[in-house]
Amino acid sequence: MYQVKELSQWGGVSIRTLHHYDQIGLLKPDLIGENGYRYYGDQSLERLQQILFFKELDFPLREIQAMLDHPGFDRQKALRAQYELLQSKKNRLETIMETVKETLLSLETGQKMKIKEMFKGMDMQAIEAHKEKYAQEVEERWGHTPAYKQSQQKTAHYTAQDWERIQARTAAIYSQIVAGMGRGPADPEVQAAIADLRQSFCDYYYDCTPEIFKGLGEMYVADERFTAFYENIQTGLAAFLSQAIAHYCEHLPG
Amino acid sequence: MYQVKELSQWGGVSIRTLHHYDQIGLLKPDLIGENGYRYYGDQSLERLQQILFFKELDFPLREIQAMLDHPGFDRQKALRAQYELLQSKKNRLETIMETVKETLLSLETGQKMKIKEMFKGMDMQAIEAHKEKYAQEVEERWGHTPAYKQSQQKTAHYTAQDWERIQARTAAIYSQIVAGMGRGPADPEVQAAIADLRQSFCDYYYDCTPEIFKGLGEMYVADERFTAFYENIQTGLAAFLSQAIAHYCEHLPG
DNA sequence: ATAAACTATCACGTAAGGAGAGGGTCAAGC
DNA sequence: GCTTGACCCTCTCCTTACGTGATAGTTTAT
Repeated sequence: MYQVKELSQWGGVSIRTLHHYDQIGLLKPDLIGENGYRYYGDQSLERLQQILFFKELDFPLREIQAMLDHPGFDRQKALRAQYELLQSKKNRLETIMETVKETLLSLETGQKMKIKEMFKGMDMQAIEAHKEKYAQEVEERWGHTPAYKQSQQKTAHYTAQDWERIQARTAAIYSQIVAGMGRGPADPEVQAAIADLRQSFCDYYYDCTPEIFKGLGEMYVADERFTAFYENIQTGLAAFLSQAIAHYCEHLPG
Repeated sequence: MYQVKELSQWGGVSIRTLHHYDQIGLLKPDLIGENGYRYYGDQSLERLQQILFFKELDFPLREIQAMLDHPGFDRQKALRAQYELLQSKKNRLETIMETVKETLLSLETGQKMKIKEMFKGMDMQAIEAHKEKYAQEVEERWGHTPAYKQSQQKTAHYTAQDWERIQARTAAIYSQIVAGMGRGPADPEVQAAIADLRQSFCDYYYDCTPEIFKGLGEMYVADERFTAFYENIQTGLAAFLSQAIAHYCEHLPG
């Protein structure tokens, strides 16, 4: 277990930065002593490394958090993408260096430069596009749906405390569902919890229409990353959830 | 003359950014139409280029402004320094890329990395030191005087509006002095303006004692960079200022 | 036991713009 | 001469990723 100072020195960041990352939930200590001290383990080191790599590439912290917490985040894949992005950043730097050199030359020879040459390499669009590509790859097909956008808009203003409340509420619902797994997906209490779940989606993220909700339920078994996420909570939960949601959607009033 | 959109496209910055640069006095348009439109000339292009180069190296805008406005700023020298700094930034990127690669390798072989290796290249200290070196070089011999330090302390908290006020006041004083150039350095109105000038130095930068003020006046003709700066406002201004300040200092009460 | 070197939590401040409202201006085509 | 689309302006509030104290508890070293 390492303390803040060690981490901050290794990572070349300030202690305040680690406090900040803790506050927004980007990098929580593995353990908090009864004196309030933050203690980090080896996993946190890896996570910090990932954070710093992404930060080097100018990803906003919120996106970094979303990517690292995405069920099915793949560290190897991420590292490979990071390498590529660093490469293009390097290329951009080299272009700028050429521009500087050419400018020097034009000063010495007294030759006027073309305007476009003066700013070659300065626009970030190429890299930004590249970045977006990776970020979208992580989010795959959800990135362009209107529901996703709404979710982004809503969650943009959530504070750290909001997130804690949301996580607490969601966890409570899942534990309700897990508790009812023995009684089958049509069990009234299970169905009530499913209704709660949908309501919480509506409250916190986006209009979770019956159609969307149905699609979500199907995805829980069709998409291995979601499956992994829920199986991790409880074996069999992914399939159970999927069935319970299907049942819920079929028996909606109206 | 170019409009904001052209400039913004060439430089790969937003229009809002140009507005901002105008507001803080970093890049003022060469001409403002009576419709309020901003028009930039070729000199502004060069200045924008310099700004972007420095920004690429993470210099804060305030420092960029200070360097570009420093009497005796040398574009060639700046470009050479920028090239070097870009080089070290590139080296740092390459180190990070190696770290990414090694991390990948350690994942594949299952070998654990040493902590320091995990973060190799992430700290910016080396480059920051390099940057500081150049910034100090620009300020040359003023950098270590107590007056300079006081000035740094005072100006550190100035806002954009403060700077606008200061520039406006200073410009007004200089135009007073220029207007009085025909009447000689001892003219009462000129002397009043000189007193104002010294007062404004005291207010905004540092205790401008009579001795310092005298030295400053001499520098205006002795140091070519200052001379160039004032000659640029009005031919003959440097010498006139110098004489007027000398006269002022000799006739101080007490 | 006392100093030095850690740690913590507020609370406020900052830089460099982004976003958007609300509203003028200019050139082209009809 | 009028509209329309592409410009431009100012103004105000918002955001990100922390920096900067202030104040105070804790651990370790002498």
